[in-house]
Amino acid sequence: TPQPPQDLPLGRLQLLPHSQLPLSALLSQLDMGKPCCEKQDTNKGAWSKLEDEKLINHIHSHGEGRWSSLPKAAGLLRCGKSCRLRWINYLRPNLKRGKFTEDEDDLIIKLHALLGNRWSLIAGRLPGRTDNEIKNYWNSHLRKKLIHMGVNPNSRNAALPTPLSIHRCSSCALRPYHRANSIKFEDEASCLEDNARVLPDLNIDLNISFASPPHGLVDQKQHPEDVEMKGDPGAIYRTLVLFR
DNA sequence: AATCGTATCAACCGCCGAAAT
DNA sequence: CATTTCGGCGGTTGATACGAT
Repeated sequence: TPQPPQDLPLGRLQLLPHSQLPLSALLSQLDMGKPCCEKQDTNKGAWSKLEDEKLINHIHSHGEGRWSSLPKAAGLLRCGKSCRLRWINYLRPNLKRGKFTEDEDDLIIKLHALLGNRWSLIAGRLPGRTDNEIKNYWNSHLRKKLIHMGVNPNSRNAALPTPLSIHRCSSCALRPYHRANSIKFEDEASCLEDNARVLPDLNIDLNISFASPPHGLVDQKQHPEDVEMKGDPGAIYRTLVLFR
């Protein structure tokens, strides 16, 4: 991958001659009372090494949060949202980069079957992975993988063995358009735990193998009905405490 | 070597709900 | 109570890498 520029890039929009700018971009460059991201002196596009350093240094000394005021305080010409995204997805410590393992694939598929496109919730169960990363991975790899296996990746519970009659509560995680934040996540997790009681085999279903069999599970799951929740009987599995 | 099509993924956009005013 | 601001989310875009021809 190419190295980012060492100094602050001008940003994509600013590199274009004005005659080529879309109207919205021209208006934004005039700073006509637009939200932070569209203001005149705000960089867009890839982050430079210097910007990364400024962001990291600021968060190390002041902690996370207060994103809207962070850019000014850190000397960054970015909007708060952009800073937050950069930190969450790429700069914060303990991020696991690199290829997804077969076990992670399996877990994502199972969680997606249960939760749908709720990437932040799914990411919450994959340490070191971000919602953006999982979302990208799903769209570029796992969707195709499921299609190839004859499973409809869009249908909720597609990878579950039997139709789930999910028990719902008013603040439940499984309410389709309920947005999750970190606090709600705990509530949702407890709701899911309730669901696990309704569905006693739920924890059995959501296993991740730490001693992955060579060449993985995928080849063993050529048919939709094989996209099952039980682990390979021969493998050593450890149940992830998913909803606790 | 050049061109084209496809895949990947970092970053942006727009929306929503909660908190603040 | 109404409005504004902020943080967080999922969807989408577009630059780049990569492979096939």
